[in-house]
Amino acid sequence: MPADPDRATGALYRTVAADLREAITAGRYGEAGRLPAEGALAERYGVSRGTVRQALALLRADGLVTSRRGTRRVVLGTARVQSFSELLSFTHWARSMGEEPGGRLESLVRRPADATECELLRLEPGTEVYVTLRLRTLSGTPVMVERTVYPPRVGEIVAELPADAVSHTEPLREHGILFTDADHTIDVVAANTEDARLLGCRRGSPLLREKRRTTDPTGTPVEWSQDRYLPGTVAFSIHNSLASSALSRHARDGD
Amino acid sequence: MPADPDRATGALYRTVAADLREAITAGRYGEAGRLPAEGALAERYGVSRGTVRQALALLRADGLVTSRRGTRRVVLGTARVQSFSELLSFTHWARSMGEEPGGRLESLVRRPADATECELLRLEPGTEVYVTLRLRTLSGTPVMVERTVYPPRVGEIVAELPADAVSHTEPLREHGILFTDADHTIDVVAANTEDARLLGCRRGSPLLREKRRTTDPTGTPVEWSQDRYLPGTVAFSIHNSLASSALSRHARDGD
DNA sequence: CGCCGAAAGTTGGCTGGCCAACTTGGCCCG
DNA sequence: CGGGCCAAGTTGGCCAGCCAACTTTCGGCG
Repeated sequence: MPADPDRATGALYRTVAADLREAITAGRYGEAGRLPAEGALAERYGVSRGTVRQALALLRADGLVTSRRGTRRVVLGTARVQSFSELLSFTHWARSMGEEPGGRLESLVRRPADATECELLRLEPGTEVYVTLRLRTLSGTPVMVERTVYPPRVGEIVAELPADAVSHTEPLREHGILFTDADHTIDVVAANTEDARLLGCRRGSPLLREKRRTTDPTGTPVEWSQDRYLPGTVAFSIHNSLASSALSRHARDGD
Repeated sequence: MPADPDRATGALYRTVAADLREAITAGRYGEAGRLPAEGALAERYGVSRGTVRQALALLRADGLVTSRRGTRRVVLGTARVQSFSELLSFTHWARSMGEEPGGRLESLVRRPADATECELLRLEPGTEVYVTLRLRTLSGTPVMVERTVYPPRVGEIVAELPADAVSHTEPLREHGILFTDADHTIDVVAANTEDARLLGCRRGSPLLREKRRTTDPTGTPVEWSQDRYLPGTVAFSIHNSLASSALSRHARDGD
């Protein structure tokens, strides 16, 4: 597990970004302080100004610094930045918080995909999919119910995993299934009978629902999941800006 | 209201991005189709490859296209993209959906900021803040309760607005208060007595809560707001990717 | 002393070019 | 006919430079 996602590749601009991020988080430029000019940073790191700008674009997107023409960049916050995989994988996320993640497979069935599943996973009508139902725990206490639909190529691998496997995404990655893009939708839903039984809450009590569709680098969907969290266990947090926004709000249009 | 946020500035790369976005949304490259090579696009638009890459980076961040070294970009989805202001402003958002937004000011008080407000708005202890409570409606039906804390500079302007003003952000912009960055946190909360009365639901029934802190280009906080939505009226949707992530999930740490 | 304008400093935007890393498809050979 | 190798195509990354737009500062002038 790389300590710093920015340093994952050998790219220069990621190294610079990682260094600046570390400096900002350590408060070395102060809250609401000013960053050195791009040119100065370029000289310090021995790279071109373009490379520095690439690095700063990363920090900008994470909401660590502002950017305005005419004046130096201002430090916005000493942000908690989390990697893509921490968002995608319950296991990664839990571990990054120092909690002990757990997972119990309640059921795994193979059945023909319905219409919406075919649409979302981009499959031919009638293709068989693998559907898992898992109860996820943090340090032993149940916090989330996860219902995931996998296309055959992925499902075949999942089906081979032991029932008490904590992480599914890690073994999948080792089998060459890559997760690179995800669309998330967050809303509130009432617990059904099954949710209530697994999570130990009352039927109809509110749950925070995250719907997620994940694709690999070729754009092929690899996962379609509905996670339902007990209230008070998680919150989702987003930064967006005029410069680059990744979030949208929209009307609910019935599952 | 600009039809396309990408064309807001006269920047070339935004124009290119807007054109490509339009083409993708119109399905001109097909679902899961391939985009022309960067070089080809550069020639078509008469710009350098660097500019095309800037444009494609925008689409990449929105999850419209993938990008992988060695092969052409693949169209991921025909995404519903929303601008920063649609996320920030209930009014903009509602109008973009063709709904009629409404707002009724329930109360506006001026009082000393408490400790957390000072922290969040970066104010000296004891500074007076303006606190508004508004009921927001879509086509007449209540959907959201909005509690916003403004620092003096901003609150003074808000206090002058008529009680039935639909939008607050628009007049603020005209007074030179700019919104450029926002941090959002989304979770579930139970309706208190006031929420229940305003929204017409039962006390204790679940609401989708969005906490938001907005800053201007200098990094100065201009707004701190808690919005509570009736379930079923909104969902939040996010795209993130290995290439650039803007979302994080974290444990709830009690208001 | 205060206001205004000029100059310096800084970021946004764009160009053109170069090489490396990677994917794909086709060709050649066994 | 199949497998492996090679070349072409494509994106990632980096550089050096230029100008425009904007902010801030500072000095001169009223």
